[in-house]
Amino acid sequence: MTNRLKLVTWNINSVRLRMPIVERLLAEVQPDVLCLQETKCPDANFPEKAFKAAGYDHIAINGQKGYHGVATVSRLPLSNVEKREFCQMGDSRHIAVDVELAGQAVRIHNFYVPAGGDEPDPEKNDKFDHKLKFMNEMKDWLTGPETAKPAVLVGDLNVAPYEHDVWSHKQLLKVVSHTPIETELFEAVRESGNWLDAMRQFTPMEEKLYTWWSYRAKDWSKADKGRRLDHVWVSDPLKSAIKSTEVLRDARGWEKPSDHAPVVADFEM
DNA sequence: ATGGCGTATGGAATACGA
Repeated sequence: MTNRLKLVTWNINSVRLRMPIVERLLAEVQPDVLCLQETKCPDANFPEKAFKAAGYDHIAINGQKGYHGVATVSRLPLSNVEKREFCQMGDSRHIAVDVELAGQAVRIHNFYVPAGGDEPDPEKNDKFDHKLKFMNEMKDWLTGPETAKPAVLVGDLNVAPYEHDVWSHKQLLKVVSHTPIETELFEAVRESGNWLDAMRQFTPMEEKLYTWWSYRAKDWSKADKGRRLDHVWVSDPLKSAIKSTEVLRDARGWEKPSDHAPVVADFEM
């Protein structure tokens, strides 16, 4: 029986293209569970063999052709796999599993929230409307019984909620991911389930904290115009178990990188 | 200079990301 759990969440931006750095992460960080988003891979083409060769025998996938897609791979057995559809769009944006930690089931939700397009107006922009509707469904679902159990919610939530989750609060107030309509709804989702923003437990609110840097910057690290779009939330019954979180910024500079960095969360019961 | 790039699809040019 294990009483420790190391979990990584990572928007991989094509799992097939990125297997070399996924394997590097698994070897160097050795997580128990890896939650991936934007796999961009139909289930039939998911690189299961490579994960199994790396010791990750337990694989739960919810993929589709070309876009979106989430996967949770694990060294520990996974049970009660659930793939929830939001907004009746047929999109692959969620998968949940249970792992056993210290004899208890821990629910792990893996999300890829819609990006929302460019124009932050639901009247003019269907993608932004979809994003808001998606978050409203999350708010209605991720409360009560869903959060009464030990649970972790991770993924690319595509919202940078706080001032120091973006490189310039003032310049991003009208940019999708940091508009007040999104950040307020995001907080309402989190609070409706009494979820803990674990990353901000370990990094003070006044300190800049990013998980994503655009591909377009000439020198992403020097410009450092990042946003915290990836998150680790912990339900109330699991709050005492979260011991640390860390953004693996270095991975943003690896060979053929994703534009998101992995986030590690360590639990001990 | 928050898009200057990158990915999937399909086999060139377009959609999408955030």
